[in-house]
Amino acid sequence: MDASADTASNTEVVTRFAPSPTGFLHIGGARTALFNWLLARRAGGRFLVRIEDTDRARSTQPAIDAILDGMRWLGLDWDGEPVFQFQRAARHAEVAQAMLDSGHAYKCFATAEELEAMRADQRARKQPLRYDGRWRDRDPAEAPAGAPFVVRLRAETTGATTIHDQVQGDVTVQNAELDDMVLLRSDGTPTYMLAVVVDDHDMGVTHVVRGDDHLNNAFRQLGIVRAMGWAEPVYAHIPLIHGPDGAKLSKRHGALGVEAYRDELGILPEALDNYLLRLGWGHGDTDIIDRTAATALFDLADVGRSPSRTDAKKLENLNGHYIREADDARLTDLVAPRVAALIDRPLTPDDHALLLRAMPELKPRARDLNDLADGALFLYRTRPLPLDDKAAGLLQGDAPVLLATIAGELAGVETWDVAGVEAALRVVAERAGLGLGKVAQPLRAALTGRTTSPGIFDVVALLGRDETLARIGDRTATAA
RNA sequence: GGCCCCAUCGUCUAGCGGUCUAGGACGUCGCCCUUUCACGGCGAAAACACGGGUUCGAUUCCCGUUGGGGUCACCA
Repeated sequence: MDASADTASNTEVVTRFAPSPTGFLHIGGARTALFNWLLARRAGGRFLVRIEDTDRARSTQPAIDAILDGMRWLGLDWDGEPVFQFQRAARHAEVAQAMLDSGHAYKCFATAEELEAMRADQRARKQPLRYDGRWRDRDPAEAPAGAPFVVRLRAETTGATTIHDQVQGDVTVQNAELDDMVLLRSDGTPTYMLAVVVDDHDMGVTHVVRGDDHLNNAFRQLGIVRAMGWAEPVYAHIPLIHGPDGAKLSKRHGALGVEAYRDELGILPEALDNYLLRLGWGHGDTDIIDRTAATALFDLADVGRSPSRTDAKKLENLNGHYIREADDARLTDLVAPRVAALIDRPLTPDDHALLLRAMPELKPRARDLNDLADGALFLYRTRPLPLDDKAAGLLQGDAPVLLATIAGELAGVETWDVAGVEAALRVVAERAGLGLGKVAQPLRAALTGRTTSPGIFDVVALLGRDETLARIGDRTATAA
C-alpha cells in the first residue's frame, strides 16, 4: 500500500505532539515537540497537539497545564485547540466496530488470569511472550453468555512489514512477530494503539515524528491503518535522550520538567531550544542556532540515529551565550524576582532601575539567571556588608588606611561616573606607588564583601557616592 | 530471552571510498588580555569498539563479535 495514496492531492505537512498527561514536560518530550514544530513550520504546514488522556487513572489536569505551559515557554505554539483523546472514545469504538464488521478484528473472551497463565507458560518455555490467538477463529457463541470480552486486531501472520522510516531507514519486521493486540478493552474503552491511529488519521497528520521507543508500535499501528484502508503517514522515530550515565532518562537523574530548567536552573528558553535542537541533530560545524535559523535549516535527514546523552555544561554554556545576547530590560524583569528572594524584600522602582543600569556589566559574568541574581546582590546588601573569608582577608593590615585615602579622593570627585571614579582611583594608586590591583581589591572587598565583581569603576559608579563612602566608612571605622 | 535499533575525542557532533597526519563545539589543561571574576584571543591533550571481508584504496560499503539502547500489557 502506498503511504501517499490519500494525500497525493494534499501536500500540506501536518505534524503533532501527543503527550500523555501523566507528568511534566520532560526534555525528551520537549525535543520531540520541537522537531515536530520545526518540521511543520519549515514546510509551512500545521503543528497540532493532542493530549493522550485515555489512561484516566494516571492523567491529571496539573500535568496538562504543565505540558502546555512548558510548550508556550519554549515558543512551541500549536495550531488550533489541543485535541483531548478521551473525548473521542466514541469514534474509536466506532472504528473498532467497523473492523469487527469487516473481519479485521474479533472478540476475545480470554480472562486476565488465563492470559497471565499463558505468559507464565511461555516464559517457562523461553518462548516469546505474545497472545496465542486462542479466540481468533473461535465462534463468540462458545463464550458464556454475557461474558466480558476485548476486541483484538486480526493481524497478518505471514510475510513481513517494512517501514520506510525517515530517521531509522528501512526497518523490516516479520509479521509472525506481531500478535493480535487489543483494540477495545473489556469496558469498551479504546487502547492507545487504536486511539493514536484513529486520531492521527482524523486529524490529517501526515508525519508522525516521535521517540524511538515507539518504533515497534509503528508496525502494529500500521496493521490498523491498513485494515481501515487509510493513508499511511510518514514515520520518523528519533533516538531517545539518555542521562549522563548513558542509561535511559528517568526521574532519577536528568528527567527534570522544563519548568525546572526555567524556575530552578534559570535557563533561558532559547538556550534550551538550541541545546535540544543540537541533541541528535546537526548541521555542519554550527552549534549556535537560534529559532529562525533552525526553522530554515531543519531536516529529518540530518537527525542522527544513535541516542545522545545530556550534558549540563553544554547547556550552561549555551545559556551564557543567550544571556549575553538578551535584551537588558528583559533580563532585568527575569532576574528581579530572584534578587528579591535573595534579599528577602521586594525591589523598589529605584532598585529595578539600578538593576537595569548594572545589567550590561552583570550579564557577561553569568551562566544562568541564578548566577545573574547572585552577581547583582552587592547592589542591594544592607550595611554593614557580610564578608566572605577572602574579602575579610583583603581588609586586614593597613587596608583601612588605604581605604581612608581612597575615600578622601573619591569624596572630591565632581562627576560621579565611571570616568570620574577611574581618574580618582588612578590618582590614589599612583600616589601610593601601588598597582591598580592593590587598590582595587581591598576596595572591592569593602564594597561588595567579595573578591569578585564587575569592574571596580563600574561598581563604584553604580553604588553612588553616598553608599560607596558609607561602605568604605564601615571598614575604616571598625579597623580603627 | 525473542524481535528491532545504534556504535567517531569524556560529551554533542562533522565526515556520506582517496581532500583524514579525522574537523568544530562543550568540558579539561596551559598562555595572553586584565584591578578580581567573567567575556574574548591563542595553544595543548583527547576518538574512527574489535575481527573478517569488498576494493588499487576504508572512518566511510558488507558480515560477524563485543558493547549500549529500545520493545515485547485490557499503560501510553
